Amino acid sequence: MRPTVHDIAAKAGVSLATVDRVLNGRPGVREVTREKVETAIRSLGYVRDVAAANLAKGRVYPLVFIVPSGENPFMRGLEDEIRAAGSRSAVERTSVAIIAVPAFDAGALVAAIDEAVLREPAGIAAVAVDAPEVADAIARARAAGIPFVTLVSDIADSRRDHFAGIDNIAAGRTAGNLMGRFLGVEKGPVAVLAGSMRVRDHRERLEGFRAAMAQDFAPRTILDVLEGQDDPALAETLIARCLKSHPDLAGIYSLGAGNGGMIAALAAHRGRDRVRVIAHELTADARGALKSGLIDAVLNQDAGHEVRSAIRVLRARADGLPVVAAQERIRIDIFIKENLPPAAGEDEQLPQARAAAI
Amino acid sequence: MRPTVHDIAAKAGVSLATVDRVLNGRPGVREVTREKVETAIRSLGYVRDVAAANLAKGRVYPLVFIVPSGENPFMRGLEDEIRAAGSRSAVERTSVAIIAVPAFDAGALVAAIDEAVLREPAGIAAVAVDAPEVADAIARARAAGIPFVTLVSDIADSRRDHFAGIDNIAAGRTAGNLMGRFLGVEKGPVAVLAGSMRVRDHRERLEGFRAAMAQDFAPRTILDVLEGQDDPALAETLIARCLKSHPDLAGIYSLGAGNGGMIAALAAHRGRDRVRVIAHELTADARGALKSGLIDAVLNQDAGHEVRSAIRVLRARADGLPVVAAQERIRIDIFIKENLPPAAGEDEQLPQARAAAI
DNA sequence: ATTTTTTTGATTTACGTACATCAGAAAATC
DNA sequence: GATTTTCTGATGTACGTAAATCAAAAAAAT
Repeated sequence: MRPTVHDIAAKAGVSLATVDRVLNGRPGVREVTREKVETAIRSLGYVRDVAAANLAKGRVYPLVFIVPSGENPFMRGLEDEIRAAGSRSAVERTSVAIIAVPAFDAGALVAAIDEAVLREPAGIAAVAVDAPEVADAIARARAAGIPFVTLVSDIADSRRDHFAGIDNIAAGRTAGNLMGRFLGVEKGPVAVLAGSMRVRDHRERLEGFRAAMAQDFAPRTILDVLEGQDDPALAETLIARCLKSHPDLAGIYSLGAGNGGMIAALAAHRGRDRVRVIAHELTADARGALKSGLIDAVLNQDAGHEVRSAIRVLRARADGLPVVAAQERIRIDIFIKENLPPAAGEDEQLPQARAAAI
Repeated sequence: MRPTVHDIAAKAGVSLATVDRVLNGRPGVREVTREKVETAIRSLGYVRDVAAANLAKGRVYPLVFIVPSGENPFMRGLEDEIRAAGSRSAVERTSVAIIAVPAFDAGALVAAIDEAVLREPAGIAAVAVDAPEVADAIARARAAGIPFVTLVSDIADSRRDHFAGIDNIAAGRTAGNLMGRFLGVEKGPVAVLAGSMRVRDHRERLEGFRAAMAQDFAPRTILDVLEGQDDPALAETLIARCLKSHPDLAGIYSLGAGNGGMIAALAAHRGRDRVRVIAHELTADARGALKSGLIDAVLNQDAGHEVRSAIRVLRARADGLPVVAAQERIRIDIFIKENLPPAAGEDEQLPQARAAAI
């Protein structure tokens, strides 16, 4: 059996109360006694039973997640993951609330952050919009003693504790490297479809893409960025027009959301198999297009990992524990049609499983 | 606050003992009463506090992991992950023991399984060798009521409860697809370096590789398989010889362990940048070769995920809970130089972090 | 109506830790 | 040596659940 506080007390020849004082850093213990206890802790290899400790503390960590509303499938998936983490939070004594705000709306985000602060949560996570007033709102939260983590999208010059998301420059480089390899000796320009260049992730992905293409491959024209505002209809129009005006188009890098529109345009286009397409986020649309060959590769950030990482970091900050940044780094997944993981619907729990799990 | 068993008792107008009987499926509750209680559970949205329940039960899950010994870096990494999961097991009340057996040795594996069964653990996980006598040993374990999971390498016609590893046919297909794309219009044969064709994973990877190459790309010669026995020295010799005898070699697919030797041979070879190389498992060797450009892509199975999945499945089986197979599927990671995750050494915990974590 | 069986209630102990209180011992100060 | 201060021990309650015991009530069988 694992050693308990009682074992430490016996080993060190002190009382339970003294062990408690040492373990929890309470005052009133002589230095020699403290050392005796710490020696016993080490020699027994004692590890605090976190479950029992949390049970005794009765502590809960109320967290607030702020995510953009709208139809962006990635964001909806993210929200699902937050909810799932919340329902799993039984063990971890974490309760999560979700606030939805209009996408790309700095003012609304600021209002949401200020509202969240009033609830005095143990931490806030938000999909950031890169604007100075948002940085100010984050600073206010931090000033109120509330840990803050940015999720998916980071913000410059802010006081956030951590960013739970991928390295978007590296993601762009990955796309550029794959695109270069996929195109090989084939000539022709490459188009880039983004949501908005005012969003930091999109700018960074483009930057990485350009750099990797230029560094490792023969010179190639990269057309002016098409800004689709993450709007499927607009994206469809833009891509259709681009395909028409550039008959020799060799590749498309779609680095934002709203792939549905692009896919529709590609499907309508003849001779499509000459265009190599790399997109972001493994949504249902992207999955289907991968399978049918309309898209060649999809780069993905695992929303579930990001949410769980954000929660871990916020809890650690709330407890004053250090965060091992490298451990919390989110991977850039590459998917092609051959290594597609099962779709979300395929791993739904069966009713009896849920009942049994109570 | 979350509802507790007391709240259920009050709401349903029954005693705590009756609630306990319903929750834990004990006999001696009339149907009408049971329904009253279940209604209360649902209407309150009660969820059992797993931490408290496990604390009360004082239950521990002793698990045994059987892994091949030797210098195979992937297996050593796997063992590290098992150990890590064991040290984290505080919360989860799981204790793991590790038994090492010589690689590819069915007899030794059988002996290890039989020994493990004698310990009467709550579950056994093993890296399988595909032999009938091993299947028999697994059947004996199952007959003794011990859940069994195969890890990394599966076995045909066995009674194992679950396989915690990747779909190796899909992995081979992924490699084939990438190889086909990377080669493009370039001519020349492709070599395949395996450990041993008597190992199931290696056979399956080769099968998938051949199928994907044949299906989606122009016909190409795939040379006879080189069997390196997962031995770096032998692999180096084989690859060196192959590079010499096939000056027009276009690609190499290394689907087993022992990449160190292959990498050495590649490094020694001139004009190497004409050979596209895809390998398996992101070991330190492979990481370095990716960075320097000797290897183009690495397919990886995350050992940590596999270990944690095995533990989850074994615990579920021990508790008689169902397993959601799709949820436990292990992803096939693709890494190129641009999306390399940080190396293991880079996320070591600092001393003060460990102290604070007590 | 009586006995038997089944169902339910009331109560207690335990798990490992946190935290509070109060008394007593040891050390430091005067 | 007396007093103050600092340290330590002893003890109890709490967290939410599991599991056991024994008594009591209700239902079923005779």
